[in-house]
Amino acid sequence: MPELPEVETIRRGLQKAIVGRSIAGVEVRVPKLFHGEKNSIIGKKVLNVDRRAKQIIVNLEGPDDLLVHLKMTGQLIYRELRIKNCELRIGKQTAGGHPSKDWFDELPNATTHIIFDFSDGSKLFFNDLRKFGWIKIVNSEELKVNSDLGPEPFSEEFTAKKLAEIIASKPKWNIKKILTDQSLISGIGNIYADESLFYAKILPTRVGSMIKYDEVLRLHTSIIKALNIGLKYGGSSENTYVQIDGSRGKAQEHFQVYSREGQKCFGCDNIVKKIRLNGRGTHFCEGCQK
DNA sequence: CTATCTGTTCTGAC
DNA sequence: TGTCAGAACAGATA
Repeated sequence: MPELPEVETIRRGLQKAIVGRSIAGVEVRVPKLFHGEKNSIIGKKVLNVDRRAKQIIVNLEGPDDLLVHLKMTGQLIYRELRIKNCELRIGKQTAGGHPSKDWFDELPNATTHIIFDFSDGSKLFFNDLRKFGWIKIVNSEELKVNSDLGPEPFSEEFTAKKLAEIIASKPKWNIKKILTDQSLISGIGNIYADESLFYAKILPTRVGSMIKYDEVLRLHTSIIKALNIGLKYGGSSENTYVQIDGSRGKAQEHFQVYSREGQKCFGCDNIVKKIRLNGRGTHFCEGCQK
């Protein structure tokens, strides 16, 4: 699912959309995806929206917060009053009758499993095709304590020196596994690991102990670069990811290697290769990455 | 039709 | 406590 840039894009959207609004009701259509007593958050106002790794934290009045994990195919889509939904439908039809991939026809749809109603009539839809994602009611204090998560790539804590320590702690792991392990670094998933390693000119199969310090420096810069590109274009929508207004991100148009198997590398004359590493599709260029 | 893919992460077997 | 297949689930693609 969404990785850091996608989740952060959603967070920013939610921050603008729902802060200050009060939860008037929660409709749970698929109980296994919602953990907690929903009545305990009814009437509560949204104070803030945070992100930790690939999770979204909806900070509420009172002791409880909402924790959301979108996993592979989760979506959070916010809609204002129904009149606006009608306008969207009309707009799509007058556009020529072709269903635009940028907008959902109607909400809720078959993948909508949880719906939050706000007191002003607006709604937040939690959709998830594969039902891997979930929403939990969590105590804010407990949330701060029990995190097995590594540093955030955009935090001051995440220095090149810190990255070197992380890599040194797993000398036998391949570098891609190190990058995607959430307990070591937060927020990097399959796409941005491949992209970061391309920018850093490091093969994903290289083992921690074999990464030289100047490569660590490059990798540090490259992680930030890859994630920033994702953020700049509103996340990548190769699959089901959408922003909170239902529109798709455009970061996939800027990928260097991810999903570019068989195509020419942008940096040399080689063809982008794809292998299976740590059980995941892994893309790289043998010409550029060593 | 069958096999294999997919942005995640947890569990259980060795 | 390392590694890996498999699981959770629903498609799309070749």
